[in-house]
Amino acid sequence: MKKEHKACMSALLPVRDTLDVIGGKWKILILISIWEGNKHFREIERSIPKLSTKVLSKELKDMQANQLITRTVLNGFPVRTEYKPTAHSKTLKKVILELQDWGIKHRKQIFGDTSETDHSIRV
Amino acid sequence: MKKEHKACMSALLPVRDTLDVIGGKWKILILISIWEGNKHFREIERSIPKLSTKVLSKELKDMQANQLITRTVLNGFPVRTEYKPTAHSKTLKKVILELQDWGIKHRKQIFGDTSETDHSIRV
DNA sequence: GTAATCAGTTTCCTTTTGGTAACCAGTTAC
DNA sequence: GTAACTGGTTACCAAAAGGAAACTGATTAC
Repeated sequence: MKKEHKACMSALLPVRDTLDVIGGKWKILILISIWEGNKHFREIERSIPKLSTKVLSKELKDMQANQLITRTVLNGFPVRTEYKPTAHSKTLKKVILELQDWGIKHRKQIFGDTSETDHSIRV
Repeated sequence: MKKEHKACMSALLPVRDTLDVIGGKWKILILISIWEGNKHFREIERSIPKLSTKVLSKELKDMQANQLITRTVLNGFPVRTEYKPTAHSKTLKKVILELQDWGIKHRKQIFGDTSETDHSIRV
């Protein structure tokens, strides 16, 4: 009797999509920074230590393409850009909380860590 | 008045942990393959097209370290190894479903895709 | 003029990740 | 003997991601 090897992999396309949108080192950090109210390029950059201009620039473009943020150029003196979170971006909060929950449980599983540090996301 | 730039980043460590565990191109596929009942190295390898021996070997080690699977060597003739999912790994199903849900919504948001393809994960 | 701020882009380099293919050890079947 | 299967490891490359620093262009303040 042959094994079946059911694929089910088509169901994983949306999972991959999501990981592409929020995966990587910086995307969630940048999103949270913007959720917190940081609007301008340099402001966001300075709010996240070790984040380089180049990477921020690229990530912001990705996030714009994914409709997580909007970009508005304000015609002013030292030209300002305004990044704002979209309603669509807010739907990610549930996902992020789920990732956070599992991460906490996982830590306990691996390290038997029972410390009750504050892990809440305040965004 | 100075901006606050609340960090909240410590809350993101568990999120990063989770993304490290399930992120990457192959981890979820391998996990699902094992959930489906594939037990042996070559069996898992063959169940996932384009997956190389080297990468599978590395990913299985990671997943073992993260206690998602167990590895048992059966002393037999063409030496067989058995990989089995742990109870801990099953707790990831909820997370994966959440990622999948958001991915589907995201696709609709971006492409206005209203097709009702079967996206259920049967694992 | 100089210096500084904004919002990035460009160039170069290093690190990480992934892929290909050969190889090893052990056993079975021919 | 050879070939084929098991479960991997090793060496070598290619591509992608990430980081540091210089630079552009516009404007304001001095």
